[in-house]
Amino acid sequence: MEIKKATITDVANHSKVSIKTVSRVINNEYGVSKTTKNRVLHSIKLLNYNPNKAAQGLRSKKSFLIGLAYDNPDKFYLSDIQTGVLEACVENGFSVVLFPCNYSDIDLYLQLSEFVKRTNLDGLILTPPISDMKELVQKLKIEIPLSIISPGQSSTDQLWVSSDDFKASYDMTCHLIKQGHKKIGFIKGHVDHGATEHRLNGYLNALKDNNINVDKNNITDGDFSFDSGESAAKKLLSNKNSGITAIFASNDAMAAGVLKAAYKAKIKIPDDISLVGFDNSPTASQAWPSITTVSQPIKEMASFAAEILIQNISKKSENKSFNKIFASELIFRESVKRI
Amino acid sequence: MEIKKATITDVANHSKVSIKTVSRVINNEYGVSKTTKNRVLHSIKLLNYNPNKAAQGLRSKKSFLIGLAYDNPDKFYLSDIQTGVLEACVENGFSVVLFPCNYSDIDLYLQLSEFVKRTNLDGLILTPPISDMKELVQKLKIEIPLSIISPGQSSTDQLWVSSDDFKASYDMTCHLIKQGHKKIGFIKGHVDHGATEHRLNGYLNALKDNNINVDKNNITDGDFSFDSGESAAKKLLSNKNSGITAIFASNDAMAAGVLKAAYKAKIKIPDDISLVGFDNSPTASQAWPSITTVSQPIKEMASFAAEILIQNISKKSENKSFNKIFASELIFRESVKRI
DNA sequence: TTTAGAATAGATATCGTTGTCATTGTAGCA
DNA sequence: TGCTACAATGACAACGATATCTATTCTAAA
Repeated sequence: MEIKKATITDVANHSKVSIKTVSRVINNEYGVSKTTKNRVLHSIKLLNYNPNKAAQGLRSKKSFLIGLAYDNPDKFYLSDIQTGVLEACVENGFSVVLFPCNYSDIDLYLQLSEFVKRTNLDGLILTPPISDMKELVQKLKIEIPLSIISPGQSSTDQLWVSSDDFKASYDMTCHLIKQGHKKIGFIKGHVDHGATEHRLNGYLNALKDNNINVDKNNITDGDFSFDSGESAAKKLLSNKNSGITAIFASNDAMAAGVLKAAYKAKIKIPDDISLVGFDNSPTASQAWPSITTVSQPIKEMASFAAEILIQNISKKSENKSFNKIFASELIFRESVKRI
Repeated sequence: MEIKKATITDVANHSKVSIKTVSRVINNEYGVSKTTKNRVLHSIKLLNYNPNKAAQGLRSKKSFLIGLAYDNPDKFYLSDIQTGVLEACVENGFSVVLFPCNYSDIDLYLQLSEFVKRTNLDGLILTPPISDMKELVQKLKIEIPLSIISPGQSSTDQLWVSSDDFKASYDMTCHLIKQGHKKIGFIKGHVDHGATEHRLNGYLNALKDNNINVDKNNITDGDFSFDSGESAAKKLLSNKNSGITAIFASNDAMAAGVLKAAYKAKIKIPDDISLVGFDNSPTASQAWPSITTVSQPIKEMASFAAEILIQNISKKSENKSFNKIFASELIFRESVKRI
């Protein structure tokens, strides 16, 4: 009943070469003539041969597994990350092992370290906010090749990818200013996320470069959650003296929260107050009015992060540093009004 | 620099037994005295030994990998599924390999079959709408142990878990009727999802059992997407003669679409029209007004699906059929008004 | 005592691949 | 012609576990 899978020996016999030569063909090594290579490839196809990962791994001390550690409540973000990482991994014959965790756990390093050992990972990808934990990253990189997505501060001797949060935030603020807004409320993200500071700084610098004074009362705390956006908006909107004509929420979930708060307070968006978000999540396009926001190529970033990690693992090259910053894009929708 | 990992031989030497005995301890086999077992366990802990999965897999012909195939745009649903499956797998020393796909691809069976072979999976979990594809399931189950989440029609000779969509939908409709609603609009889900029919039937039967005539004009098509909910609502709401006082959307995303359509048409929810959804996604709780909906234990279902699959793989028992139906719960919120 | 049989432990082959090193074949050159 | 260099190929060990089979020890019944 069982269909026996072809092994490297079967392929070797079929194409009348040694198993070592077949191995060379599989791994694209040098030292195989074109004729032989073609014959072997033909046999492989004919016998529907797939190398046994366990055997490969056992011998070559690789597991062909990449870990993906995350603690991010944003399912849309995570989905993009996963998809991107998967694409790059599948293409290179690697599998992805998920590791959901709590970044606030005191023993997170131990958990990760244990996970790495138990699963025998070849590499590990860290996402925010874990990527912002400098100490943890330093300790982990000794044990296993890391690739870091959006690290809080970028060091040069690592693999990482990032988006230009500062510039995007700066540009978005300038956009609001160009639309005539001078008093712009700002809702900050989670204090432990590196992006929070970058986005705030972009906003602050844009104001400064346009000679607009910063009113600290117009800057409120948030934590990237819908609820935090709602309560931050409540606070901003209740201050009638502030005179704000626009609100910049550090992400779309909070922007949606602002929408709810405004609705309850009978404030019309964008007629009374303009609103912008960040992330270009489905939330932003499905809200009413739809929300002007910043789009980042999350999937591409994740894919690239996986790609450079795999390169690093596979090659003997000691190129431990490689990185790239991805450009963002402003998405203009209905939530901003020119005044 | 490299820290050499302990092998089974190291443990055997350390505890003065043969490697076979260590193997017995690791795999909880019979034939090891308590004293020996404790000594071995002590050595394992001391040496921080982890069995090499590749070696285990190579010898025992297992990969300790479970595949998770999905094609569902609902990120919240997917996230729950993943988390549930992961929990059960990690607990049993298995890893999860994701396989996103397009259920409408003609060669989906081939893709899956190739994936199973290439990855050397021990088992595969199918989620809707793939789980609704009867032929595909029949063919795949010959090649690999399957566990099916929410199959369209449940066969007895398989592993599957399901929720009681029919009953939940029936109960929700009865709830609306008890609140005084008689003319209730219904928005169907995607035609290829098994749940679509179950949810519709629950609605229809509830009407029937309460002696309410079904008006086919009040039943519209949808596909579980936000946009389809919006356009279905537009259609329902534009028909002034229908006299509907409530809308039952087959999922929360579509219910949110209804909310948007109502807002645009200046129809107030729940004052003018009541609204209920299905799935209890964050969308439903964050919308304004918050949406009454049905909560299903997706995570638990997924976890159970993985659990029975692993049992089936691990045991020699030929128990190829095992299944469970999970109960749903109505979540009452602001979107329904008594009339 | 003796001995059958269970409980326990060990020796060794084996899984399917890659790593190491040896061998063969052939072209280039003095 | 004879030698070298290098490309192409192969033989065999090794990776770290489990499976199979065998050997020893212990227990209880005859």
